[in-house]
Amino acid sequence: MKKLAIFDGNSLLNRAFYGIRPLNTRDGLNTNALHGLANMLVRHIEQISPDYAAISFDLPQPTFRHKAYEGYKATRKGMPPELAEQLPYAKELGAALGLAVLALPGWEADDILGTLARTAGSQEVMTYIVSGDRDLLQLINDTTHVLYVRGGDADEYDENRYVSEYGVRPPRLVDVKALMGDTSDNIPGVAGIGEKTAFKLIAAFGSLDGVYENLDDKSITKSVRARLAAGEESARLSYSLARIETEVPFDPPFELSDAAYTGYRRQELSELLTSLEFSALSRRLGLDKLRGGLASTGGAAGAQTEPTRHVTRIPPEELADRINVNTPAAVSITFGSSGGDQSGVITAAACEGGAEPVFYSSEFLSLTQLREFFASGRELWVHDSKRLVTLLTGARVDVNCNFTFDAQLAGYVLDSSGGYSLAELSSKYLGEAYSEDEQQAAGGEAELICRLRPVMLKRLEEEGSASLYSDIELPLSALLLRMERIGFKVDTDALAKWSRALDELSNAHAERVFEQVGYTFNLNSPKQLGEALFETPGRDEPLLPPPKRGKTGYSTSAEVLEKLRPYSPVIENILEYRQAAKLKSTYADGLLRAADSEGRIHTTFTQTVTATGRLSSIEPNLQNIPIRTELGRGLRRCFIPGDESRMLIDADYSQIELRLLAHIAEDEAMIAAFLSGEDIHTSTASRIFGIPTDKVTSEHRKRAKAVNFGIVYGIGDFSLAQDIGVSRAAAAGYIKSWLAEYKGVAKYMENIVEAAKRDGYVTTIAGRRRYIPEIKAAKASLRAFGERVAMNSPIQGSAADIIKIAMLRVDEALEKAGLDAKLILQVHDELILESARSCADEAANILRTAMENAVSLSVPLTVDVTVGDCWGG
DNA sequence: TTGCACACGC
DNA sequence: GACGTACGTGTGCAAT
Repeated sequence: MKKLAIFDGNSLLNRAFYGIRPLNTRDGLNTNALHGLANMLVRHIEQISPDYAAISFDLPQPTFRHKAYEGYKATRKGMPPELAEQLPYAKELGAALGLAVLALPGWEADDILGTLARTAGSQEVMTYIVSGDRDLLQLINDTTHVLYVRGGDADEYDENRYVSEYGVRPPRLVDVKALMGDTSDNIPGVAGIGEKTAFKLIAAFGSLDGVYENLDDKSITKSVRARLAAGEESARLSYSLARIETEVPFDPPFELSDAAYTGYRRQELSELLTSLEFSALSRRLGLDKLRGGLASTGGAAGAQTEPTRHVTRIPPEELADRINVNTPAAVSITFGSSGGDQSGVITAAACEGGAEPVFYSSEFLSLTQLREFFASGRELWVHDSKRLVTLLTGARVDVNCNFTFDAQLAGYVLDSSGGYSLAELSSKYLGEAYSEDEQQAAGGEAELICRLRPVMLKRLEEEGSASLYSDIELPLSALLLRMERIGFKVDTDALAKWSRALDELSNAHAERVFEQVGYTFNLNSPKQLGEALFETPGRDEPLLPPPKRGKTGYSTSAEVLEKLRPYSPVIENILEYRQAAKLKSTYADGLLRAADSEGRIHTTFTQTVTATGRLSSIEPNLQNIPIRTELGRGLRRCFIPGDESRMLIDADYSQIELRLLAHIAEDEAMIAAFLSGEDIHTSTASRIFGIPTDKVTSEHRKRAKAVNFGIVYGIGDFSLAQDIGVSRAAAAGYIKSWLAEYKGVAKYMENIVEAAKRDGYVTTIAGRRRYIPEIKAAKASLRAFGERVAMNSPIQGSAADIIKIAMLRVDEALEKAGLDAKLILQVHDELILESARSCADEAANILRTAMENAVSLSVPLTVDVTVGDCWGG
């Protein structure tokens, strides 16, 4: 069967424009959308290998839809000029790639796509529509599939997939939209009918007509019936707006042969890519040689030196010698996956740094050869040094090398929103696709690291985050590795006893629950619990008044159960059971499983996961060990020093985020509160409730603390209301009073949101950037989220910067003082040392000093230190 | 294997 | 009418 590929030009261009960071040519032309579009077009042309291919565009003229309904797309803002200037090149690009470029006044790109797909279908040609617009899914049928583009990837939708996801057949999407409307196109729909109801109605009655023919059906509730009746005219209009036309009157009529695909127009494409400065894509398509012949006249692109990509395969035994120990080398290793046999190293590759990198690759290095290479003390450039060293160490290869470039960390510092695999870095910073196949090719990864390095370092320099990368994150990764290796000792006997005690406790509570319910069931299953509590198995009425159902059934969360406490003592038992079961399974048993033969637990810190700059801890997570309840604190006491001669030193920052807020916002009231040393929550309560400090009750303080907490974490009124159990309006009121009291903070919040809108990102005190694309979103809830992120990230992120600096200083100072004390854990605002008893006080002083003086702020940073024989004293 | 509900910390 | 509301990780269930 022959194939037609059609691309939704405007939609793909839009996706690329908002999805890719700004890019431009040397003379200032924005090219980010074009870059994304070019990659998408090339990828899909290669994948589909079509016999016919076209790309369609909208034109500025009004369409039949605007004429039918003056509100059509009325809420759309015009195309930003940064995107508009790229549009003509998009058409050139389409043409150069050999696509038929189609646009027709009075018709949208969608209608052109629909017409082509219908034409192709009637001639037994299979159509693939590539678009980022969900509306196109209505065109799916036997001969038409839609490749729905999200982010970098595309999902192929055929009829089966569509039906299984949406529950109606593709053409019925139009009927659904006729009812629910579409805010982005300003299609009105029927007032009061949302997505849920619309899908339900169309699934039940088959079509819009079906719905109106069966308006009296008893399954339609009175209110929905009234809304449908009132909105019929609007529904019919919406239908005509939402439906994609498949009979666009091309003149002369469109013939499939007009879009016959005969491959790229190489000369034209080469010139265009050169002028857009897409050298990587040009190279990937093999056009650089073509260009080489032309560009010898002195074109700008010719001036760029491309690194040699030649990889020399050498025998394993020569690797260590061939790469000069005195020059840096990029390395990447791959371990065989043959179970526990760590000797199955399959590839190692290296590239020698310097002006003219040389790439070597070797396979099946023996342990001896690996040991020789990694014992050399050479300078290495890698991707994820901590993981590399951990893997090698696990394979009994000691590593004594100086890791001076880590592509993963550089990627995280440049943009903490994710995507640091070599393939992703390649596409972000080199503008090149990098397939799995290429990665497997000899030397590929090391070569890529070599080529990423100068580009990423330059970017770090340009963005003012070079020091964050090289003075904080890079040395920190080495420190974290040492902390992971030392681990945290737990009293395994005590933990095992705990596990048994919790088992008994949870069983006892479970028994009580089953007695009251009247039968036994799996109490760990929210579904079964919901049925037991809120339905009527074996009794006349439910045990409890059923709360509203969620997607999958009744919620049995602590929050819901708490409200039902007065109805039955069973709630108490359920909550107690939950607590004991959680402590047992996640903590007591989970930690026992994780402990090594000496009872030490080695977490893994991940340095590139959070958007704010915080660390995270996995396998196991030692950053969420219970502390809130007494039962939980018992568990914390199972964390102990390595032996009797040693102690734990625990230091945590007091209110570091609020102090930072006071400093960054230069808020006089808050700075004064911290300088006076008074309790910040009491002081806040006094201010926002307008009462003297000595009249502040514990409830006042609790609420003020929750607001402080909410401000620091950037939660909204909704979550604050949930937290303290007041109405949303009351929560909003608290936040308002809070901002009225701390006017400096209020001003800062305004400024930072404005700055984030202007720059697209916010920055911490150490120069860490967080990009916030949401802040420009059309959707209000998303934008509100972006605004809270803008306000909160500099605070949380700066706190993360500070404790990271403190960690490096403590480590250095302990080393310098020659003390037998080492950092073993970080929990966001808390550091823990394991120290010899003999020098514990000295180590504690060093810890306190390093933390308090990590940075200098307009308020003091204070630290609470505890020295003891278990975590938490 | 995956998605969901729930619960723990900061 | 429905959304969707700091972040991150782990466990167990239930559907795939």
